[in-house]
Amino acid sequence: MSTSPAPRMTKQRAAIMDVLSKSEEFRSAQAWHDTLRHDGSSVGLATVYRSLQSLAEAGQVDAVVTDSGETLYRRCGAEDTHHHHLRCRSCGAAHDIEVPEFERWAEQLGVKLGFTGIDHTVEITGICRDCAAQGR
Amino acid sequence: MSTSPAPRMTKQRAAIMDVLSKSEEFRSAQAWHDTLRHDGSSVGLATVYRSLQSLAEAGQVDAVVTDSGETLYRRCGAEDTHHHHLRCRSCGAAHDIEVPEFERWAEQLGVKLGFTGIDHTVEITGICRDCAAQGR
DNA sequence: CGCTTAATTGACAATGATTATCAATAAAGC
DNA sequence: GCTTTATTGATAATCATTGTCAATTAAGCG
Ligand SMILES: [Zn+2]
Ligand SMILES: [Zn+2]
Ligand SMILES: [Zn+2]
Ligand SMILES: [Zn+2]
Repeated sequence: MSTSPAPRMTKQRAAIMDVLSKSEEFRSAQAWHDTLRHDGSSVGLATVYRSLQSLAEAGQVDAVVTDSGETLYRRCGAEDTHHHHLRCRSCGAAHDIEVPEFERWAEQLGVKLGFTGIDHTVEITGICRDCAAQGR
Repeated sequence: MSTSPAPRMTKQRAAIMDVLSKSEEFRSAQAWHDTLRHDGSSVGLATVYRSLQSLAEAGQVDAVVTDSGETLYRRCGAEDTHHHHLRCRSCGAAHDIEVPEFERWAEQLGVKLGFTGIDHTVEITGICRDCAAQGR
């Protein structure tokens, strides 16, 4: 296997990783970009998209695709560990969750039905207590 | 509760429901539109989008959002029954599956963590035997 | 340190799926 | 048939995301 070269540590990438570390919420690339701008950084939108994508591929951040097709990112709580989420549809707050039994079951079912390269998506969403309290 | 009026049976809607009934595969609105055109129908693309959406809301067809954010539709095999899918990422062929244990577990977990309006997404994907055989 | 080189950036154009418009058409019900 | 009103379709508009490409700059080296 060819180990891809470690990405350069630019001030943009640093700013992005920094802002990510300050929130537990799932937010879109555009939302993160807005925050970075408000914080004084002048990172370009394309750079934010590119960085979030590479960080997600590297497993440094979690990424989920909403029903509307938008991709949301957040700092990965349990790095290196395969997991899923219980996420608030309103504010993006999320809990990391694990479903080991399901993982095994899915893999076996796939194989049984003749499928290879099995993958899966498991996401639970709802409205968190805070958002519910505020009628959000 | 106000029962929404039954949709009118137009020749376009009939054509769409008809073409849907001829395949078990998950396909995009545009793909279904192409097929309809090839079959001689002159349905408009917007109409295909609108019809598939309303059919999905009515539970008449299944809809899934891919990792790239594209929405795929297919005739609902088990109408009225809540279920999920094992889908081929290459050709769209799919099996309906059920995961009752997971359903209960997810609901309980959400409640335990203070979430309301709990919903979930569970999709298993892979490459089916046929596609694998053809190196697709 | 300088210097070289290839990765990264950012402003902006381009894409691609989906949605909105709105005048024309055609189900439904009487 | 006639009226009412949902539906259609051609097309413009959105919106998130990706591509372009010249300018910048992190890294590695001497
Ligand atoms: Zn919330
Ligand atoms: Zn998993
Ligand atoms: Zn297949
Ligand atoms: Zn379910």
